[in-house]
Amino acid sequence: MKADKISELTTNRLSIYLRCLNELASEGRKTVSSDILAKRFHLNSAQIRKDLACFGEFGVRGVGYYVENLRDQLTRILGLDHHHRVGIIGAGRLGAALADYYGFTQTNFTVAALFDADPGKIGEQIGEVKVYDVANFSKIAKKESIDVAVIAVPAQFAQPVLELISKAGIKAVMNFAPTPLLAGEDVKLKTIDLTISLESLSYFLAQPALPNGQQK
Amino acid sequence: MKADKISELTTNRLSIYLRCLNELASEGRKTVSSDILAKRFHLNSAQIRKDLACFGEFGVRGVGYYVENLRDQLTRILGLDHHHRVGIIGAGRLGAALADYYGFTQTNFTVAALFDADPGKIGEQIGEVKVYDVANFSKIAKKESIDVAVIAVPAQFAQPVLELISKAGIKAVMNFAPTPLLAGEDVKLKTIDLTISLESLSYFLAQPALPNGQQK
DNA sequence: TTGCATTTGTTACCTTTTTCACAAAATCGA
DNA sequence: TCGATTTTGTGAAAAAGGTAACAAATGCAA
Repeated sequence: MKADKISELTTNRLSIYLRCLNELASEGRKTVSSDILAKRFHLNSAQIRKDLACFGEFGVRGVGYYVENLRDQLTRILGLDHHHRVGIIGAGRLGAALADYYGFTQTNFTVAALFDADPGKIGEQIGEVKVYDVANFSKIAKKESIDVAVIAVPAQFAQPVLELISKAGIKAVMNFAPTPLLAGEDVKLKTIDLTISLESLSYFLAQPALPNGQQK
Repeated sequence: MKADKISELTTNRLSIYLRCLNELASEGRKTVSSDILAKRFHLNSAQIRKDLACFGEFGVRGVGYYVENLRDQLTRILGLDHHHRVGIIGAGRLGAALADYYGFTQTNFTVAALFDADPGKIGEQIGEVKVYDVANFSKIAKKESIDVAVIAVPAQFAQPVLELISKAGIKAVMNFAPTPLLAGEDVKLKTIDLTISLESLSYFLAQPALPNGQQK
């Protein structure tokens, strides 16, 4: 099929498939069908096949997919065969927590540096990582080969920080500030807005339960 | 219109609209049209009108929406006229960071308690909040009137923790463990999977730039 | 009061995403 | 080799989501 425009929903699912395959591989399973994968991990088998078909023909009819092979393919497709170096801007509690978040540390992501504007924090050591002056961001980012930036500053500073990141030539940014940001065409920006998620839970709680006691 | 099944995409946008309205209100603006709202905050005016129409007719033709009125309506719809009390399970760095995340503290959400299984952490005070033994979750949750739970434990413990939360009668759960969870029909579960977001950035970085230097 | 300008609420259309269904391909046992 | 079985890859259908367009309602100026 080899579609040239891959939806983000598809790539997000690739991460999930990869996780499932790692689990199966550690159990020693050699092959798996899309149907088994779907049943076991509560997915849809047609969707799995279609998502994979965007990138090639990895399966064998009548057999399924070779677990290790597919895992390697997905690892490659997701770029997880390369290491990434992360810079976190904002050395508050959230930034500090992210600095040794196992998702960063355990995988192909290494937190290389923290940045802050507060002179009280600059120079501090948080876990393995040093806090630098955000004014030197571009210089340190180059020196430390940072290719992923994380914004963990208050909302009002997020847009200028994003521009700083952009000027330093970094193309992948994760934003935790609860505000929409405008990024250049060539920069991939992912915003994780905890406020929206919380308010979505609040909305759910505000809905009256249906008569039978079930929610819609 | 008053649709009975409201999509989560719609309620997420209500949060955004509310944020915009708060900004406009603080500037002293009395009315706003969907078109102004859309242009200023990079939204689509038809979508704003359609989202709002799910809940009633809040606008006046030829005038637009009364900023304060609409803000109050959205606040009510999102259940933000009630306080929520949050319990965080997992008093590691992430749990601790969330405990005084301004998104929780500054709004209608109060972090009432932290929970952990590590005897070394139980009894500790993190910011304003005490760390309780997770074995006493149900009891403390009732005593502290907790109605929102946050899962901030390693992936392998997330499902049993969710069941604990569920048994305590809590209906709204935010999950930070990088694993899909199975929740009962009557429980609203929001998973924030940083691993998927990170890997999505990695995928983007792995794509070759297009010949003209732009990304697709 | 009338006509013009504005802006909503809603319908119709279009796009994207998901699910269904099945021909084509591969394995395996006899 | 052949027929039965499995399972992929994919086209077609369905569902969900987003955008455009416009009649109906409102305000305002003359």
